[in-house]
Amino acid sequence: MRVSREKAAENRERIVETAARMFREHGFDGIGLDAIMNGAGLTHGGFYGHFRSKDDLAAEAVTRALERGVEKQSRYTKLGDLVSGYLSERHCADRANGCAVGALGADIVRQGEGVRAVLTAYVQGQLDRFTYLLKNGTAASRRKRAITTLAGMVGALTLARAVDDSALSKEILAAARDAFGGPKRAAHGHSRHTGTRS
Amino acid sequence: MRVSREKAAENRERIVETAARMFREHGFDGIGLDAIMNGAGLTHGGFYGHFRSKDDLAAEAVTRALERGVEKQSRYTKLGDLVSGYLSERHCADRANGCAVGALGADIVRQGEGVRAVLTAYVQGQLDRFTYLLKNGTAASRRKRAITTLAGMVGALTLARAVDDSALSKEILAAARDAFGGPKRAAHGHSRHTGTRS
DNA sequence: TGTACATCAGTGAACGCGCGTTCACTGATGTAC
DNA sequence: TGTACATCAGTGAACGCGCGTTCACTGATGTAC
Repeated sequence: MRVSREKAAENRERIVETAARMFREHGFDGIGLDAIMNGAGLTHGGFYGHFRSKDDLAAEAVTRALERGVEKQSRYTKLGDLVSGYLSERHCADRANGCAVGALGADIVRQGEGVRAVLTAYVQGQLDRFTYLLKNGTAASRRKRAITTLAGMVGALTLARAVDDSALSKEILAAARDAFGGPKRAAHGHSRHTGTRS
Repeated sequence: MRVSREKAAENRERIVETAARMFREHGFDGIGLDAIMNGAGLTHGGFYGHFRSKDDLAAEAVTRALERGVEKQSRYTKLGDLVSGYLSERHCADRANGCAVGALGADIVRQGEGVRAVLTAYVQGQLDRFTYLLKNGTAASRRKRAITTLAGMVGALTLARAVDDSALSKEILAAARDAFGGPKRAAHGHSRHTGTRS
């Protein structure tokens, strides 16, 4: 059942895309190649025609997931809006299509070189972008705020998801949105200020 | 090979303790009952005399890990010191004995009721404690800072571990220590105020 | 206190299952003439 | 443009392995007298 080269490339694409979703939903160890291939509309035997191993696919899938994340973020010109979107209940509920760091978090350190290298480059890129989007302060202080903002986003999303109590979950998201989305540095230009701390 | 009731209780204890370490190190799916039982100096067959399932053990192990975390934290009277300890390179490097939320993070949402219930209660407790330790502001603003501080801690630890570049890892920890440990609100002393951002 | 027996914590073999991976095969695609 | 053959993407059975779980067994512990 040979398939045209074009179709084969599409299939490969679909496998990566499916894996990117399924890994985020179930974790690296929580989903098998069989299920991923079926999800992509293929049978598992063809897998090794496209990838060298599950680890290999994991690295490609994480790359893809992070790229998709960057695409979504590129719509935002204000960091506050980006943060609000990230910390929305919608993102919190949709693990499969959301941030790979939030969805895979602590598992990343247990993955192979490929996944970790991709992730590291992504974090560097995010910090650069955040630093660029931040308006006030010296370069060093903006860089530091970029780090704490990214950390706050990932941590708040992780906690909001882990917790088994939807009121608490919403409270965490709202508090983090308020603090990291910009207490004074207004995402929406208007009101949204009122010092967080102090 | 029956064993005294006392010894049996000790064995059970050791299984939970071993599991608490191994789950944090390898993830829930990354370690088997066989390895855990061996780690506790027993054979795997005896497992079901102590627990109903692996899920059951996971819930107990997470409970234990979180309790240990609370014990360690109870030494601190200042939130800034607590945060600095949490965001130390030592904690970052020692996943097996550190914070269970940081070590298991995104996997918690994929676990059974038991694990999630324990985790939720723990987060509530942490927020109460942080709120109590914070000095300035209204009850509501302290609660919000408690949330962002906890989120920042978890996120920074997750990122610092995930990243494959030790300079970046240290930078993340240092920046988060500075911001969440108290920028001016000195872990090491006095003058704990002055808004963070601006 | 000592003996006889029931209890039961721990052992190790076994089970069934799902996983990652391999492989012989198939039949449509791509290519050489 | 048409024919003949080589290529190779995808299939589905098979492999070995490790996992969670079960179970018959063992022998020290606990208990009844």
